[in-house]
Amino acid sequence: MPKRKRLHNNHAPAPTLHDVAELAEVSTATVSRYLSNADLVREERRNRIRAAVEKLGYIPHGAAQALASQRSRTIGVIVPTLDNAIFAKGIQAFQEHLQNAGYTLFIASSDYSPDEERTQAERLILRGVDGMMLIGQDHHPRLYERLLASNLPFVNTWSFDADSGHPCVGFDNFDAASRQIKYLIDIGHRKFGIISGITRDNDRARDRLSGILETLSDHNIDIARDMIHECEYSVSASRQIMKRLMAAKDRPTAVVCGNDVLAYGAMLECQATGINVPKTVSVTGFDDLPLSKHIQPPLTTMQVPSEEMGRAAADYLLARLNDETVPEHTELEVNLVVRGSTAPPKK
Amino acid sequence: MPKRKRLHNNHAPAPTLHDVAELAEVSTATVSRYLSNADLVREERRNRIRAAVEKLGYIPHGAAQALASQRSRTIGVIVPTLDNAIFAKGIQAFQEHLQNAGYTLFIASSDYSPDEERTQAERLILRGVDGMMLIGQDHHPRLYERLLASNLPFVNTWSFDADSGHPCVGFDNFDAASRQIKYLIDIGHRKFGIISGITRDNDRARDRLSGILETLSDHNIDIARDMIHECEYSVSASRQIMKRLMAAKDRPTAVVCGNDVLAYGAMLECQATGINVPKTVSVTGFDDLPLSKHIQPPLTTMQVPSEEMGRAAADYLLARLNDETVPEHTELEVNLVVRGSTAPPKK
DNA sequence: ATAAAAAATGTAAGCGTTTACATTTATGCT
DNA sequence: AGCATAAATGTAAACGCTTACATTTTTTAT
Repeated sequence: MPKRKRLHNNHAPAPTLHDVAELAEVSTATVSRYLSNADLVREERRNRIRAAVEKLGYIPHGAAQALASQRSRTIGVIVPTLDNAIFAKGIQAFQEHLQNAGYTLFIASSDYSPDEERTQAERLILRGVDGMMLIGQDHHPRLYERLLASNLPFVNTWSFDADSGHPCVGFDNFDAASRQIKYLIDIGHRKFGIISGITRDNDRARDRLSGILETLSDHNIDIARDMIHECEYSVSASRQIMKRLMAAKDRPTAVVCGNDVLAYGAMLECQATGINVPKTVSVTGFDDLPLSKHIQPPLTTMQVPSEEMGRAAADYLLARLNDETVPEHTELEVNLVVRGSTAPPKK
Repeated sequence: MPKRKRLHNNHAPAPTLHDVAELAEVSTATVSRYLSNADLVREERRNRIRAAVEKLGYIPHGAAQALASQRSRTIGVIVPTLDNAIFAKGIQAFQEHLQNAGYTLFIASSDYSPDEERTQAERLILRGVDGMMLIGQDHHPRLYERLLASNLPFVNTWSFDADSGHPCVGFDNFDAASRQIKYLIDIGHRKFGIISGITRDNDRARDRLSGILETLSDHNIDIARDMIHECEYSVSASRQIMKRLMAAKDRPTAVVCGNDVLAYGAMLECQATGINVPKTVSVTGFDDLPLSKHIQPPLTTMQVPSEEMGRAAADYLLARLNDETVPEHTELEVNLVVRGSTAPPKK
């Protein structure tokens, strides 16, 4: 009676490399080599091994491979939240790209908290990820320390900063926001409202906001404190703020939003209260979600190449893992897409 | 000179259990026990071990744990796509819940193809996942076989079918769609258009469509073949179909859409071409995305508890992994939310 | 045909844990 | 105090692979 049989369940133990080797009458080393690079073994044995693998339905044991080879063929990503179309799309692209290269993706979420992000990162490291993708540049200093100490390839995304000292794939949020507000100034606006994302622990939101404010100040345009609001990522929250903005005695003629969802809120609030966009107030977004060109009026926004970003981030990590040299910083283009939600202010 | 030092990089090798044991002057077994259940070791040693772990910055090696213990504390999920707000939200909840229980999530996407899904599932099994979440019930037969053969806990979601023989957490798509169309019939509609999701390999879309058609037929309401369209998940595609629908000689008075995004397309097409919703045509969706109550007019739709579903799926798997008994089928409620996009047809 | 070089294969030592089982130490009872 | 029992610890064998190194086989060149 074979002693390895498990008595408490009727499922045959999964076949191992050893089983395959035995059936094919070769050593485990040969099977292993066949599996990692078939050219390494002579045709005759190749066939025997293939047949044995087939017959037994052999699947390698990932943990054993990882332990023996000291690499897991696994990548981790920590997103603030998946519940955001733009991240979801980027992650989707990232994932597909890695998948094609034989890597599997671990995903964790931080709910926008650097502490939580760090905790999650530790977990991913424990899982033995070979590389890691992070959103933004604001991370816990201890996280950076660990990443560097363990020499783990990682890449920041959704922002670009060649001077940060960390690899990144993204775009310049400051500059993008600056271009956007400049456009509004150029078509004549002087009174602005701002619905920004929450800037705390979020360099993207912060850069966008300061891009706006500095550009305004460069043009000697004042903006009242109560025209600047930070807002959680939701249509409802944005609507409320928009309501306040438009109720002020000195209404803005243009409202700049930190992303498209906030802009939807602003526009829908106007629509609900009969304020004409863009005649009474212009609205801009950021991201260019698929819906933005269809909504009425179509939204003027910054087009963010989230899929390309996911792909580029994957490329960076894969290159690092293959010891290829690869630029540490990749800047992606964002484009201002002018649509119907903006117009010169009426006189 | 210590022989283990790696010369080609200046990063100290990660400390192992053995290192901790040595420093704390106990055996590796004791450290291991301390790590898995601190109560197993006497206080005095507990402190020594804690200090050693701290000092070395020890992190267990996940692959080694997985290999030795034959469980990875890892769960896999295969989504058709992440680029869909409703899945993203459910996965987010699923992930958070697992995270709290010490599990990490592997994610893969199938792009709505059962073959690809199966391939991805094999990869996840190779990675040694302890359990798996799947969307829908339409899966490759070989996938089911493998799941059953390897006795791997898994759960289907987003649909409910107590007779399928497979564990599931979801709702009855047929019934939900049926209720929805019934409501439209009740308020007087007789001429319908349908913009369904792609039904191939998608039991959710298929069940919704047949729920509609059967209910129509139960009420002796005819629907022309060219009033029924399948449509990819996008606003653009849906707009095109809506345009065709409304250009027909015998226009529908109500258009039922397979999900909210398709409904947005239908409504926005009307808005763009000056057709009044709901006066000229009523529109319904399915999912109740956050935007749906804000869009003008607010969308009548089925509210789907995607977060609850993610949580329930996690609960199911966790229970199975802890050998607790747990119902194999969980039905969740969906609610028809009547808003402004539907009204009785005008005479 | 033969030697040298190259290719293919095998042997066996890890990889870093967990966990039966054996052994030692502490605790409770009388 | 002395014994039985329980608790804590240690020993060492897996877990299923990869890979350096040794050995064998094949190919190439002469």
